[in-house]
Amino acid sequence: MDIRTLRYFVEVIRQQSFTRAAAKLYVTQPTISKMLKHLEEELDCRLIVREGRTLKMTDSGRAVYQRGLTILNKFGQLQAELEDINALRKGAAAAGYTPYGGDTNGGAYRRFPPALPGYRAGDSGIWRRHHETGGAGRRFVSGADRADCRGRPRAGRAAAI
Amino acid sequence: MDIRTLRYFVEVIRQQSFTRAAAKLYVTQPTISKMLKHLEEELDCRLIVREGRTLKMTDSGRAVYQRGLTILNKFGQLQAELEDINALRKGAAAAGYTPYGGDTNGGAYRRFPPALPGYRAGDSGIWRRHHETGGAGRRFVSGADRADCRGRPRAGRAAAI
DNA sequence: TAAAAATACTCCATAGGTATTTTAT
DNA sequence: ATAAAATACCTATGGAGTATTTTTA
Repeated sequence: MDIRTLRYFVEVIRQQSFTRAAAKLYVTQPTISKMLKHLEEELDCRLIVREGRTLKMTDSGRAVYQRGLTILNKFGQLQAELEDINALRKGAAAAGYTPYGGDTNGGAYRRFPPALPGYRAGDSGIWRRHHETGGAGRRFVSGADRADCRGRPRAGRAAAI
Repeated sequence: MDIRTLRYFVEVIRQQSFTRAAAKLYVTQPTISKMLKHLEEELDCRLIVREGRTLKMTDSGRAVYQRGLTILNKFGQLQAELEDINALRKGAAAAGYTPYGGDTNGGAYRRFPPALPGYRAGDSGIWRRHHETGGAGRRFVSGADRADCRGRPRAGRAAAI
């Protein structure tokens, strides 16, 4: 199971809507639909029952939600710790050896989707992992405010821990 | 990030060897190699440095190992809870409605690899998730002792939570 | 030299996208 | 009629395999 799946599920519950969750996570609604279906097959149980247009969690759904939150939290801690270590390592390297040399990207955003929902051709912005939701989703950042983006983004899917 | 990746990494550290970890997890050694490479790229940091033939964790590696353990633990708890809920649900269904009806597999093993390391044609065994390592790996079980396998396994990769 | 890790390939399942259809208010 | 979810279809990535090469004790 991928951590992203948990993020998606948690967001669906929070938003009480596939569409709003998709928007928050910067993916499309079908992606959310498929994610949930896949997760339910993988766990071999229903997680959500749709009563008309409202979403209700099953017992299993509640379990996944609750424990999912703590797992996501642990992941956040891991990420934070790695970033600290990385910063230290690079700080030391910069001080002692190669100031501003090498990869200064810090791995914050490393791969990029071939297309993004609602992309307008000509916009020179880039994708960035968006930290508001704990780093799961992606955020499109227009060219203007990407002073911290160094290094050439490679093609491909967005990295997600 | 996939949970399997964490399992693989933890096992490599425990075994101090890619090859032994692969054996424990019932995957091939190149799979482990690629997993580590991919993980290091994803996290943008070295996790293991190879000093000659011995493996040493970096600071980042230690962080991933420690926190990885707790995350794997949380996942185990989630799985266990879901199995309990599933058992209850099915018990109730069996008592009230359809005894032994429907899926009795319980989702324990649902998908199977196209090939397995060292597979001998003609062996009628099946793949089973092996619980010794917490359910991450797969174990080949000869036809003899698979009385608990019901339902037709589909082709494909092994399911892993 | 022998054992372990890395690499080169092949295959196919999956995640994500767009476009469209179905469903429910 | 409108808004949300499901479905169909397509592409690219990644995970897993086998076979082989490189490295090191």
